[in-house]
Amino acid sequence: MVVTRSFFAQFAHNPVNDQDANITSTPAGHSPRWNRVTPTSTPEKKRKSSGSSDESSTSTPKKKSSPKKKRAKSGPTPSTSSFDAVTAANFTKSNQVIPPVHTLLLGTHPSVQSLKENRYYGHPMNAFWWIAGDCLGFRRAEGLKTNGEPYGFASHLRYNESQIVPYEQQLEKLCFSGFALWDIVKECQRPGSLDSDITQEVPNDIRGFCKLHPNIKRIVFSNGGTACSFFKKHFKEWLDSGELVPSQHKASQDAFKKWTKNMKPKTKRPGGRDKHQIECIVALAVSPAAAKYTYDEKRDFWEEHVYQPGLKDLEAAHIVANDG
DNA sequence: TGCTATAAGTGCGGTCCGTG
DNA sequence: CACGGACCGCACTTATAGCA
Repeated sequence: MVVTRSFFAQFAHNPVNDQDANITSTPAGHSPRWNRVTPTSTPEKKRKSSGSSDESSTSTPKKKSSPKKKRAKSGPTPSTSSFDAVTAANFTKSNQVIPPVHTLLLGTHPSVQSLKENRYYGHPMNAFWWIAGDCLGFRRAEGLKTNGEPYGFASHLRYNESQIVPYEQQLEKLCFSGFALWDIVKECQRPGSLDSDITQEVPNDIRGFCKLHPNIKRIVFSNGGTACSFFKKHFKEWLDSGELVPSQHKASQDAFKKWTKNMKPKTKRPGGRDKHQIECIVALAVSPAAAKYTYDEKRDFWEEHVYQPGLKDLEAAHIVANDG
């Protein structure tokens, strides 16, 4: 099993983590901006896409501009490794009772920005921590762009600046609510942050993790169908075993459509899952790229399908513990 | 300094093509 | 013919660079 301590060891040496709650208001001149420092170039196919989009999307004549300075090109695509799984058990200094893990939240693989900052969902516009905060009672940061203006979603947040907590506390709050964080892809080669550019991927032992945490009731794919496709690719046998069942929500049903279709009748339970099965939820993607969903839509989905059921499980676990 | 064009990020969905 | 994978364009927002 993966030992998660190294993930936390990173905090001690990373000055970025001292300003977790203020990542969007870094002083000018510090230049942490991901666009500028990203060491990789955009894949050719995407650049073409952008160009053709511009040509067709506007009817106003464009001002001819001089050639832009090319951003730094990288050498051969480096191999990157995901973070270790993180659960409440990682917080060894805490005196709190460690709750059983009921929900495993899976991303695909950390983005360039997340790797750089040694944190899950590190991109300031990624909705993950904002939604988690709204559902669990904290606020990630001020929610300001580098020019000091608020992000569009900031006016939809439930908590004000007084509720801002640093990253470690956000992580602790999430984990002590019974949620665990991990990625599907352990190692891969990827030029940039596009999931669709991932090659040579090595999956994490997610099945082993679930065996180690038998109270897990649901696995949530936080980046929509793309993350789910990697899971289907590498865990076919597990899917066929009948231990997993897709959520009743449409997106989950669609993502697992082909697999559901081929399920053996005895493992197929259209009315829901039995108590030993793990529900697979394909969530509305928290990535800033999933712009077709509003922040409110994403939060409502996550609250209804992930956080509320998870907190109920947590409550039930406390009741059982107190009775016993 | 402010405006504008372009690059970048990244998931979704459609199309095409190869394979069984 | 069905299926899966690769490819491509779209969606929307922010950051950056260059010009007036």
